[in-house]
Amino acid sequence: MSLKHGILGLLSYSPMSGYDLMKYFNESINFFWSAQGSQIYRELDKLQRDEFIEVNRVIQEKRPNKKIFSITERGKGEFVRWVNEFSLKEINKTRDIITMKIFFGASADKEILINNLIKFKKSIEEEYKSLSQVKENLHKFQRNVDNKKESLFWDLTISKGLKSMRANMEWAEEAIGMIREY
Amino acid sequence: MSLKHGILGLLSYSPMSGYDLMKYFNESINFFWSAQGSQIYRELDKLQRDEFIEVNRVIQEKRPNKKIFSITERGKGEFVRWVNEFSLKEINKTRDIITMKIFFGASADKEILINNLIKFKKSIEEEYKSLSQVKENLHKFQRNVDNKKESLFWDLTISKGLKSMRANMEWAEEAIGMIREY
DNA sequence: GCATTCATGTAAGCTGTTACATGATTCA
DNA sequence: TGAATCATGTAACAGCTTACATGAATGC
Repeated sequence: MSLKHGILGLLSYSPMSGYDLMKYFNESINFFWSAQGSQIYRELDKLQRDEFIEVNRVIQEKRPNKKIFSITERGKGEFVRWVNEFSLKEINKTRDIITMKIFFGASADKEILINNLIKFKKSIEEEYKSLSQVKENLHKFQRNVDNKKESLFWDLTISKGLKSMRANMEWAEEAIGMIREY
Repeated sequence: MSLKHGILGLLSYSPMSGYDLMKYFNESINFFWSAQGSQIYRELDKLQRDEFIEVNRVIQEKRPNKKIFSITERGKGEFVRWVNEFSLKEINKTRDIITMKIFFGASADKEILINNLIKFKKSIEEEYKSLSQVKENLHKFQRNVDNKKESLFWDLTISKGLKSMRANMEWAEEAIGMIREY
């Protein structure tokens, strides 16, 4: 249940449209949370009903009309409550298909499996590169918002992502070697 | 869509009841996949309808009657197809609440946040210890009893889990330091 | 005596995905 | 000229969670 808080968090930086939120969820912050447009618009409705956000209709001439959402005081309260709260249930439930396939690897063809692990490793390597790009995008956002307090936390999330990716890359390398030897 | 294949995989080891499957998903293999009973029973119905598994009713006297599910040839075919297949879509979409909370950490109380990170780190450390224990047991089992083809793959999944956990522990340590300094 | 284990499920609700619809504007 | 961008959504479906129901047997 954190798409809700992700939206509140982004709106706490500045008011924006559903379309803008969509872009953030699929570009800047997609390495820890992603969401489709349909889901975001549905959630925005709910947040409005709960009075956590309010809407301002903007008529445009050369672009479709839009709705700019802002966080309310009530919304800020809920957001701050959430960000300070911690429960062990929040720790990532790893539902990991790759791990499952390795677990059942004895039923797979050895060469195919090795090939798949190579593909896996390559794609993590690409993600690793693009996360460095995200770092730059976030700094652009930082310039717009002009708030330097955030940058420490943004860097921490990126380094968490990079660390996980490095762990996966190292593991894939080792796994390929061990399956080959076997 | 891999609860289905997880069930088929476990049934490929040996026939068992929904209740047994439930225990596997919430104990042995829960570090890469978990599932509630309600979900498992629903999935078992579907797998039966698709003729991937078949059922054998067992009448018991001192325990409730049960259904023992076995994988069919058709089910084995589907399982082997799946285990050899690889698509980039299978790579874990990290939806990580902890990362999101750190991302928005500027809105949190510094001391509470540090405290929450300490709790996070401790709980990963505990998970790490219990997974290490599983690994040691596996090695003893390998040395003393036999060397099944499966043990390499089980070992690989465990080491993947341990690597991720180490990455998270290191990150948490660094993050606590950096937030304290700030 | 009270909690846990065994064993199977139903019902309702929440979260997330995929496909589709609209239609003008801007860029290559 | 055709693709991408802006901007909002609806509908249907798939997957997962939570709460509940039953009831005997066993363990502490």
